Amino acid sequence: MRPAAEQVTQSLRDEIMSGAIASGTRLGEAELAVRLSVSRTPVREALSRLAAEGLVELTPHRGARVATWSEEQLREIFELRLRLEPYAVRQAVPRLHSDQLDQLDELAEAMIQNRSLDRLVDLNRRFHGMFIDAAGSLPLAGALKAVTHAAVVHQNFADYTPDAMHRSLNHHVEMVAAARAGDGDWAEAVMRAHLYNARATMIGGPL
Amino acid sequence: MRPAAEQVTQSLRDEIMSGAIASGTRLGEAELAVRLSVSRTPVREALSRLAAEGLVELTPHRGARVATWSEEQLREIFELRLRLEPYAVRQAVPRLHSDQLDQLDELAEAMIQNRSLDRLVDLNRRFHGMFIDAAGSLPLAGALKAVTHAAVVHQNFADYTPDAMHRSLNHHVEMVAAARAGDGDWAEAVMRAHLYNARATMIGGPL
DNA sequence: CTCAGCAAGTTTGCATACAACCCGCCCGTC
DNA sequence: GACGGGCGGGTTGTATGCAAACTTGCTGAG
Repeated sequence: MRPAAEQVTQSLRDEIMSGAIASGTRLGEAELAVRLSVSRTPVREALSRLAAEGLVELTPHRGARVATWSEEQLREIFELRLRLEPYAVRQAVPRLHSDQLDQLDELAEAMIQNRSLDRLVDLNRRFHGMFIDAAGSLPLAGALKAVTHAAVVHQNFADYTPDAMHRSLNHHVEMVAAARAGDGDWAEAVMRAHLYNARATMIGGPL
Repeated sequence: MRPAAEQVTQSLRDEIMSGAIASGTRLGEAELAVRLSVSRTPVREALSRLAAEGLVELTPHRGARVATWSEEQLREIFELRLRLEPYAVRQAVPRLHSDQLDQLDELAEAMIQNRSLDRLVDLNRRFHGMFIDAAGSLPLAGALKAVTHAAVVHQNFADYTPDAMHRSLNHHVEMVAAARAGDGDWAEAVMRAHLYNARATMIGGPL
């Protein structure tokens, strides 16, 4: 059996990212310990790690809450993503093997076929994660992970207009095509457009 | 008295950043607990947080070591800094008040006067930190903190040639001048040059 | 009626005890 | 003599108990 702390971390991460636990919800240690059938110690450990990832906010003697982001912070996060994620895609392109490209195509296709919004969030996270991992830079991956978490949690595909959703799904397909062509510039440009499109529906333009 | 875990975190962070504990050193929980006169619990908490900051590496059942960075990772870290820190400086310029500018001048001047290398590391960290904080973006500050930590730990001013050191110190002064002039473009450019200069002495060029 | 002060209850923070796991060494076997 | 298995020491991972801090609701004075 795997370490308890890690399992707790994963469980909470999934629940937060999938939206099962809403932003701002209070996370009592004892309550979580009972619910997950472990003691408070690994729960504390897990909360500490998630706080490091930026998924929960931890204030001394006042416990943990699921992180919340102001509109201003979301804007700043997109600014960061725009500086890092297109670069990551560019680095990833020459490193992607054909089987990975196939996987990416499958993910992009699955997102188009898919109808469940919950599943869409997960597929989307895996799609972006594959590019980030393929970039092959641990520091870059670490910096982006914290930053994209926020976007994932806050991402409400229900807010997407049909047009915006259509664009987003096509961006995924186009990005894989660019990668398959070995054209880093192209892929990078598509990722930029992808992020601007997402930002437009989430916070409505640059201001 | 302040919370024990926080004090332990701060102590270890200082010791690692100042180089008092070398890169790769094993950090036994029991040993640290005795040395800092606390139990293992807050020590574990501290190690967990420092791992999140990227200062220590934590492997399951095998304990903690002070983080080490390969030359490849250092290269990637500089790539990240080059994308984020000049941008941070640009954002900071219009937000810096005159008393903060005075402080920055004092730091830059102190670095010139200073002869102790240990003190230089601390002054340099505070100088860069002020710009990052002034940028006013928590997500940006978080991303940069993890990334600059590595550079600070690995920074060996003893490796600087007199010329490189002279350039570095002058960059600081010039950056404050640019900020005082309210010229974000100028300040950003100086920071770029500052980072390239540092990279050249630390890993020797882009490759 | 409002607000300051306080007291009970709940929650976090720390210490200690126990269990699980990893590493190194020894011994036995091939 | 070399290699594989296992046994012991030591370290990390988890559970539990207790002390300190915060929150909340009440009470009484203004």
